[in-house]
Amino acid sequence: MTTTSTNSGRPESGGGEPAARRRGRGSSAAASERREHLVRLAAELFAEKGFQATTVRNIADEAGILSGSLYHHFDSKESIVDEILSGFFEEIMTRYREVIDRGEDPRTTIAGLVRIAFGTLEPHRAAITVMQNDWNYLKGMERFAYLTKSEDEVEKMWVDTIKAGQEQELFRADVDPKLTYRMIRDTVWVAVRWFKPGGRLNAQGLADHYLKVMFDGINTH
Amino acid sequence: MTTTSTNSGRPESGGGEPAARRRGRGSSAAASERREHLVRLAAELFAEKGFQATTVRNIADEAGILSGSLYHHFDSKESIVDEILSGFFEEIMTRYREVIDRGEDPRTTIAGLVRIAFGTLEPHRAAITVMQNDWNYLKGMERFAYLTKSEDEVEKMWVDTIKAGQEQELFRADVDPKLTYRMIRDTVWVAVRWFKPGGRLNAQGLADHYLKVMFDGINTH
Amino acid sequence: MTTTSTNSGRPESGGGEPAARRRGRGSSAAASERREHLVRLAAELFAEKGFQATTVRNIADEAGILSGSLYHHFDSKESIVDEILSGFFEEIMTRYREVIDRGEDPRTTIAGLVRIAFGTLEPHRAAITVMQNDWNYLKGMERFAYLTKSEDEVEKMWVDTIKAGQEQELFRADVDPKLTYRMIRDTVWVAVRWFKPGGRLNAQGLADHYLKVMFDGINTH
Amino acid sequence: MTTTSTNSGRPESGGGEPAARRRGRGSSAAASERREHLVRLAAELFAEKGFQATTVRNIADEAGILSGSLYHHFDSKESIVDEILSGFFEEIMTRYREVIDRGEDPRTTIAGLVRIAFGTLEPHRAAITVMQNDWNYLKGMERFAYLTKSEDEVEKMWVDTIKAGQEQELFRADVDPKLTYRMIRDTVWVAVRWFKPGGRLNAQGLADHYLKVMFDGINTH
DNA sequence: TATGAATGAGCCTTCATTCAT
DNA sequence: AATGAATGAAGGCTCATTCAT
Repeated sequence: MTTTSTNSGRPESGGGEPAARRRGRGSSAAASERREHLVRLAAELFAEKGFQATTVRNIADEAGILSGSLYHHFDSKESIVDEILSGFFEEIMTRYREVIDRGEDPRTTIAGLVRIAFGTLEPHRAAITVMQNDWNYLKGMERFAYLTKSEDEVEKMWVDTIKAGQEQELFRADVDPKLTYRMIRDTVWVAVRWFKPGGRLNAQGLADHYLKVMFDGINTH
Repeated sequence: MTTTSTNSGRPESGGGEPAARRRGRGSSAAASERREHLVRLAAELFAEKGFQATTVRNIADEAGILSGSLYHHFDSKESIVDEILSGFFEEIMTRYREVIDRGEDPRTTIAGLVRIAFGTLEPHRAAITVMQNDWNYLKGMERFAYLTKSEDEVEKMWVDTIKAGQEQELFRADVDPKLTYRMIRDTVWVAVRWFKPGGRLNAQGLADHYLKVMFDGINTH
Repeated sequence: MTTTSTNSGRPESGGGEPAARRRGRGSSAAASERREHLVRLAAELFAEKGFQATTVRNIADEAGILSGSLYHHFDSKESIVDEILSGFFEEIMTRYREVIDRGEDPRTTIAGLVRIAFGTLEPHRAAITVMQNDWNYLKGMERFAYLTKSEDEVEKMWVDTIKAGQEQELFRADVDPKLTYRMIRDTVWVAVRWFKPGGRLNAQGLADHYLKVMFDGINTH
Repeated sequence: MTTTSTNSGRPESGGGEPAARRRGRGSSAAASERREHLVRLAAELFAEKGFQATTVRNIADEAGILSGSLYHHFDSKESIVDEILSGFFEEIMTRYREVIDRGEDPRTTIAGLVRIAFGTLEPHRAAITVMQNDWNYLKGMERFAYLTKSEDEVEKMWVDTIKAGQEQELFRADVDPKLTYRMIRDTVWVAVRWFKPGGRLNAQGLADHYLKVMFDGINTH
């Protein structure tokens, strides 16, 4: 275990690491459950209305408590969103790394990354929505510097894979790797705005459709 | 002249139409210039920090006046953003319609639409950024119902064109027109987040790159 | 108990009924006391300077708190005056109905109504003052539609009694019932402007004097 | 002539006398006409919504000019209402004095005063409405000290007449003169709230009705 | 753990008034 | 006589946060 906080369960303010790494793991199960329940409620609201537009009162109302009571569980509104975002980032990066580490051919790797990305749309809808809507606001705060750092790491994974694909002549040489990465990334995340779980297509259907277009284009050949 | 208000230049409250259509056209050139200058300043700030996070004080400070003085020109913060967005929507829809009305083959038409879209990235950077970041917030207000309406009209243009392309066997039959439209749309607009005029690629370079990928995919064939 | 809000004590917004009926009854005694204290302070100020001319800052200052803190207890300035007015209306209508329901002769009934009206001058000074000074402003707001409705019901009580008195030849047939009611009503309420408790005449002395003039005139006979 | 202003037509700010006495009489007829037109517009609005609730912009809008332009005619919003009120007070006091000076018997004199008072309801509707609704606000300003002074003079006229009537055994000895005056006064002025010119009863009808009740009561005898 | 009361800073907006043109 | 732009003070209200109980 990397971190052991004596002050179990209660987050310290500030800190340069994501909330998830800062959270005590020794806290009582009940407290942790309550906490996670609150995070889930908050996530739902953030996804619906954005981080800034959601008030702590909204969250408290949803939980049936008073807004001040939230501060027993979290030291600020930011720390809630931090928890949501860091959870998301931790998971996606772990999964990205797994794919990369399999060392398959670039086409398969890219397909794997795309599928993972689309796959987070449903379980991490809130985090992605916040990223989409409030990124500008959050990225300015040093607390969330780790977001940018993770982003950079992710970019490197994709760009390297694309470049490898070009070297192996799997991908066309005349597409710009960085540009292509950005377009893929944005296209995936932005889908959170209209993607409704349980609709015509599930997330993997979306991924398949996207891969089809991305690999072969919409033209008939 | 379509509209001549006796009360020209003075903002009227309410109204179900976009701001641009509601504005008096008879106002003196000087007044109009001042107003447009303020709109530009506001747009810049909205793009930088988001609509909600930008205060009227921010805007007034930027203009070197007091916040209350803004209300000589606009009747609310909303009406400023309305002006920004409606200007953008009016232009893009006019230009979209021109391309559609040329009645060229679907491939050419889609290429035209994509080029127009990318072409707005620079002149309408602020409007597009606001759309991206604050859409969720704005779409809830009936004042901005026209945004959704315009969006629907635009979607129809694209989807119809894609379908026509499929019927003429220019586009693959196994891509979903609506899904494809959404992905194109999102990919274009979201580029506003990282697109810097004067960078490596200009907007038309971006468009060309994107068309390449979209039509033929990134695979080598 | 007629109303039991799970959310007791917290002000809900909106609603088409008077504030008193909307208030949670289950709130703790302490909370209710604080709240009523604030209402009394506000009432005093409204009576002194008028509703519009009294700022929430004035009220808060009087209470020794900050203006924003008032919003912990009330959801708007209007809801405070609502509470004041609805309390007054509820009481006076209950008492009017009691007199009417006693079914005595019209002369006794009218005398009873007049005594009740004058009797409210002291305990409900603030509410009556607000009614006098700010009626025009308040009646325009749909929140206060119940004022007009109550007024109509009251008018009916008086007018019916006067008419009954005329039929029994207790009152002259050549006075207009509605006109007479209005004059009585206004004369009573407007007295709030100069009536000082503890002065030469108390409220019941006023009532007696007024009944004397109203019933028999100022002429010697 | 008591006052000769070199700055004809333009009121000086401040001053202990009513506006009417302060106004220059040598001003050009056209200017004076425009000015009076504006006063009439303002009066209408004050009567409708109250003095405080009427903004200078409301007045300017009604006149078809910008709010700042009003300050060419008046040096403040107060000076407009001053003009309205002082006009009313000058007229009513002049007419009251005429009646008093006729030296008729108290019963006739009181009847005359009542008729004059009701007679102002229509031509001075605005002034009376302002008096009713905004008295509390205005009386606190030294500019309007003359209102209180005039009020006192008027009260003396009425009270003296009532007392004379009692000495001549025309009026009952057991009514309080001051109280009776106040009730008459309030009953008349407050009628402005519901009195509609052109309704069932005109102002003189109202006066007659009131005199009937006041002199002989509503009882049958 | 939660409540209830309060803080303090800031928000959007209004409005009487001023003044150069 | 009027415009158009601006001022400056204030107004009602919101919201994240604190803290004694």
